[in-house]
Amino acid sequence: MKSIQIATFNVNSIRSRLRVLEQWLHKNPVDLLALQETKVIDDLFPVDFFYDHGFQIIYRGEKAYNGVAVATRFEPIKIYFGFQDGEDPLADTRLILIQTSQFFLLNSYIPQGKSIDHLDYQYKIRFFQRIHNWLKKDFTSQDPLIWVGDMNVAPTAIDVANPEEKKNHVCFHEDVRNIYHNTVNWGLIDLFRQFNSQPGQYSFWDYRERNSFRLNIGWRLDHILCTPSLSKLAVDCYIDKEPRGWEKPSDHTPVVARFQF
DNA sequence: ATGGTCGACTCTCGA
Repeated sequence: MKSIQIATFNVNSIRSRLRVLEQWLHKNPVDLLALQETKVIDDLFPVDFFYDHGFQIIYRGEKAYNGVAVATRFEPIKIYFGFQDGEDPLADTRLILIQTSQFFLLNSYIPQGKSIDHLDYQYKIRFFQRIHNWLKKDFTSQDPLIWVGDMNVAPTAIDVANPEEKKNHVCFHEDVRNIYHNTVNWGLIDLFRQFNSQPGQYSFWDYRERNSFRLNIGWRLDHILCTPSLSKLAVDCYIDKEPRGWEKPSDHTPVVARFQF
């Protein structure tokens, strides 16, 4: 038996979050860390930070927006960026799939969508549809697949503060929740919900909401999903709120899963 | 209340 820890963290700029990451990794020596919103072009990505912490680092970014990375102690056999259908090159800075000897890991930064009447919201809906199609085409629910990231969806009413006020929000609207659930129901389990049933467990608090963290006015948008063969090996999944108390925190906080392989 | 988001970037957008 080998204990494995993986985590997902929307850092909201990798370069602005190195001190937080340094502290967090010191206390949480995870085996794989999936990052979103790195907000930096590849030439300026702080690769040495990850080498110094014993990781291989896989990353794809752009100027100012988006950007994803996977820091891993597992040897990746294959690495893919974006959708494999070649129809949406913009997704290269939102999706990384890695294959290791023990599992596949998909790291995603799902488009936020701006507003339900904005074209970006239609793009978000199509983005989930494309992931769903990809899962159906290239995987079965018997495969060892982990899908993590900032999904920009609060799956149910217990995953957002004041849900009755959020019905027209792009992260809680019924259409996006339906397509999210359809995609997940392809064969994935929400690992956080396998271990926690309480409402009000959030991974994101809007900077613009006054005292949102202190008052716990937040959203659970960051998820770790996996197929049943892996969920059976999971021993815990939790949201680590500690970094929100540190200097210069991200608006998101890490979600961690532990497995016994 | 002498004020109340943050990050990247060129001044405004995205979240």
